[in-house]
Amino acid sequence: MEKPLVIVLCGPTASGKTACAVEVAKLLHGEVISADSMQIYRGMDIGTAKPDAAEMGGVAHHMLSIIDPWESFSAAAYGQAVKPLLAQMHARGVVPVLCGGTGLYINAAIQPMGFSAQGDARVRAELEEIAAQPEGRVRLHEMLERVDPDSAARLHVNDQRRVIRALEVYRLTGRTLTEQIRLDMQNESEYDARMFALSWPREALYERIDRRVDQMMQNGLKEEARALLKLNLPEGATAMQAIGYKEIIQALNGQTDMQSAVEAIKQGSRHYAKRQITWFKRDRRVQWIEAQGRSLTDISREIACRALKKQPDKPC
RNA sequence: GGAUGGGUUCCCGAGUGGCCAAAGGGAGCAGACUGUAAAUCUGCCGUCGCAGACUUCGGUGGUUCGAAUCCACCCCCAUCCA
Repeated sequence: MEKPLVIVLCGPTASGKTACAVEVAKLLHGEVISADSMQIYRGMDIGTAKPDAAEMGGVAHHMLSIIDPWESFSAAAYGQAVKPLLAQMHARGVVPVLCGGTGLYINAAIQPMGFSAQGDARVRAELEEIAAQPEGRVRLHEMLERVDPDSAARLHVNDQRRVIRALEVYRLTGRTLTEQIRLDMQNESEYDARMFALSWPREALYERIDRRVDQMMQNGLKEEARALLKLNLPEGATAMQAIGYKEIIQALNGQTDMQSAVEAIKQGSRHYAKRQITWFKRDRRVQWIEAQGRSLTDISREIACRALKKQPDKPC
């Protein structure tokens, strides 16, 4: 039986995914599903470059503004939310266009990922306490080595977050993270995912980022950040990690000036883009589409065309 | 014109005779990533293929076995006095 088609538009920030997704959706009778860990939050529109009604161009969008900034979310929760959505769209004969830059969320949606146990605050706190002690990280890593040597070998001692998570998984489920990953990899994806990313010369991308940040400031990012600040979110809230907001909030708190904050946003976004490129480069499924000097319609046509090809390697 | 403080590898910045290709940070590049992922973490970062060799610390000359570090002169910058 033929697997249902899912078009995935990924790649770094500011590469033009959002607009392109709309065009592709228009061409293929599709609807857009955002795959962005920050656009899911309500009230964070400007800073996350969330498309507004005009930009959506009449195409239905999903997974935008679905939770409040004080709520926590996760890749697993995302996957759970998107899978039924995909099924429902396929039933309606609509092509899903998954669009976003959060690589892990995309995988959570289109491939089988068990994700093991949900994080347990108590276990986590206990392990974090060990980590805080002198030589604590080394001790944690040694602990992991005893229960899950493969994960220990894979993870750097300083990658505290992952070391703790790996220990947590074992403690909560009695199964190692390594085992979990192996199980997941045995399962085949239930979709025919066609993945695309827009590629720019690095310098051009960085310029686009800078320009977009300036635009965000003009559009009122400061006010939006101020509103977020008023919510008084807890220290580690995911929403507070969003580039754009955390820097402005620092300035609002007087820890820095607004101009430095804007510079920091640009800088942070460039770094983020770099990490995204690394992530998607590694994913061999992704077809990179040269974007510089080409029109949106041209690019969108190519993507639509490639997505429908039986053999994706063949040029259109 | 005088006084003082400075000029260090892309940037900031430490270094005051050997342990210095030169701390630290930033930028840049590369990479990792299975329930916090716009997060978290790693590596490289003067040149040459490593050992090692070679060029570098405003300029020129000098002192010394040996200088980014000491001396002389010169150039530039900052502040103050005139």
